[in-house]
Amino acid sequence: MLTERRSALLNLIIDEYVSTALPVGSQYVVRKHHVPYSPATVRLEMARLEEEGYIVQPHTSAGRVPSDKGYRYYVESLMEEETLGLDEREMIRHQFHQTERAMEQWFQLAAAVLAHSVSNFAVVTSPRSRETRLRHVQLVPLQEASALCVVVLNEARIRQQVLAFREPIDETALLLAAGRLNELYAGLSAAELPEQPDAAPELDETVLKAVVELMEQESLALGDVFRDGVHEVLTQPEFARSERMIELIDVLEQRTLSAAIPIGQLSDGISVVIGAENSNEAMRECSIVLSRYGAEGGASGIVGVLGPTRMRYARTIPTVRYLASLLGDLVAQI
Amino acid sequence: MLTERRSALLNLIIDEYVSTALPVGSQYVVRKHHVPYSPATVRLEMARLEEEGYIVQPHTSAGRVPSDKGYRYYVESLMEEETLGLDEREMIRHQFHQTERAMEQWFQLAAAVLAHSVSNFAVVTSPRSRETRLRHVQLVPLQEASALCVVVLNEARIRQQVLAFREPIDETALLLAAGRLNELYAGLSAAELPEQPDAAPELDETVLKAVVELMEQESLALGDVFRDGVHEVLTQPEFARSERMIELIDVLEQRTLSAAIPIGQLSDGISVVIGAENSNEAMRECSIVLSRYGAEGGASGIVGVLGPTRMRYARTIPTVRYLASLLGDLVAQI
DNA sequence: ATTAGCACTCGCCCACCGAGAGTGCTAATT
DNA sequence: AATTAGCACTCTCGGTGGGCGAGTGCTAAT
Repeated sequence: MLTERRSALLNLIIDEYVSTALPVGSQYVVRKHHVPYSPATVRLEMARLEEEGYIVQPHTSAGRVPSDKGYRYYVESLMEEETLGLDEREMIRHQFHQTERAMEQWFQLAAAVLAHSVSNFAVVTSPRSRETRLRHVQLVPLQEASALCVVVLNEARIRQQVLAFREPIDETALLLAAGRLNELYAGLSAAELPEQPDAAPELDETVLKAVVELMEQESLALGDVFRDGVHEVLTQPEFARSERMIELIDVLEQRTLSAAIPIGQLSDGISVVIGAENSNEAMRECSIVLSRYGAEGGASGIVGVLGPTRMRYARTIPTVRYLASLLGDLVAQI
Repeated sequence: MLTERRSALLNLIIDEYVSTALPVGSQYVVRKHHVPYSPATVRLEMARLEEEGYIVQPHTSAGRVPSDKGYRYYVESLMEEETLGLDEREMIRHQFHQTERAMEQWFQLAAAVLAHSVSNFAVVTSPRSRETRLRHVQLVPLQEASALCVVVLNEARIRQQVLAFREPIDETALLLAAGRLNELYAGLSAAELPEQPDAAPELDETVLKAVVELMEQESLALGDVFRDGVHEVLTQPEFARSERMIELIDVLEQRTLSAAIPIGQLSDGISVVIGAENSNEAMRECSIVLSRYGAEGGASGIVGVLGPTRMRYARTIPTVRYLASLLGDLVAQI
């Protein structure tokens, strides 16, 4: 689709622009990369590349900057993924082994490592499967007439809720109720739970209602979201102007990032969304690299990077891939 | 300490500056507030106020701006706290009643309401007491040789950890182990737990170690931190320059806000920390209004607001106070 | 004690200018 | 036909300089 020379040139332009953030001009490219042509020739080629939409000029008499289309072509055809050094992988792996085995910490660590490694914002969600099943209910007395209802779901998810009763209820009653409910309903999904408990002391009804509520809530939700790297992404020069910065922060701060991240059309491998391909208005100048992780058909989460379109795709993509596989392995142990 | 007229003038200057963010000049103050003196007199008084350090000039021939000392004096002697309208209180109260009784949501809601109500950044932490006691251990089987260890602590705190065993362990063994541990150790604090279980199957030892680890971790930690209002605070004009903004965000993003928030010297009522009184370098231009909430001697959390020194103290302080009492009531029910 | 009057100080805005980088086009060269 | 040297042109960026306006401090009069 693009002549070889033009491809090579586009490659150079992108590499250059990604690392300097400055529009790249013909003379500069020639001098720096020992291209065997004169600036004039390069200019000619650049004009063509611009006509075809791969690069743009911010203004007349400035150098060229890659367009979304340019990056897209780069990611799909030009880029040679960097290979992560063995030492680098080892270092990352090592950090995971050093950590306590509290899952939350894994995800948080993954986000931190990723953000640091690619100097951009990183998101990791805890794994979720489509289905939510009850594993265990536990009732822990709090005060005379209240208890904590702890619900353990499949994939080690835990939700809790405070229950307030109309009258004092003693510990054994709670224990028995929990026993009954576990006996009857363990392994079922929210949809399969009855609205009324089969044998129906009032207590069981209250608890069941709470369980159903928590499970329904749960099956709607995505995994918990872990983030890191706000600082990294904000110090990128594209966000020097503060309005831009605020726009971006608004996106990053959202409780769920679902508005920003196209979870629906997530294919199997790595997905890359570039610039205006984003549905979200505020992210017109950002790219996302993300991947699913976890067992086929089982629980899966997301690991991704968000940064300006001027991003080191060749490094970011393999890094995301590596972390996805790492998390996949860790989660498989559960 | 300050003549009445000077106090009144300082009051005017602060009100004016807080609402406009513009240095306030003598003529302006006279015209707008119908002060029964001429600009010249006001200038004289302003000069005195400046000598005494209550206000400063950003540069010659600019109006005056309150100094930290000025705000301090205002907060302590001048300010008349606004009273929250009954309707406003009701609206806030109402939102809490509408919410599910999952505690996390209370705290998140509190932060959101507060941030919105005072147009600044708000923090709420879940309540913690000094002591951490074991209420209940639960072992939920995951795979053949792994289980989820769910630990319920006092005040409805829950922590979990994945346990990996060397060999398959069946469900009843887990149940029995949990029973033994609960029998022996429920009600104890981390320090009181033995390093080796008294009767010591290997399983019990593994679990006990995990429990101790979680509890020790827990007793160091503050409550979970809930935040809201990054957007509000960033759109304040003092953060228009993006470096300032980044500095602030770095503070706000920290996992624990402990660096920013002086939890140690927290007195009983509302604490106000103004500008350079902050130990944190990056917060030289920010103020914090915060309060403890919760039972006397029991578990307590923090509710606070962070914004530029130019803050509506007269509104912020009663709002923080109100939310603290509200959360106190809610938590007391647990 | 207050105030009118006045000279003075700065920050802000805007217009202007020159330097520099980069372009497109044309004509000459390979 | 492809490449390149040469050149005129364009546009951004940084610095300069003046005018405006808001605000001040001081002095002398009330």
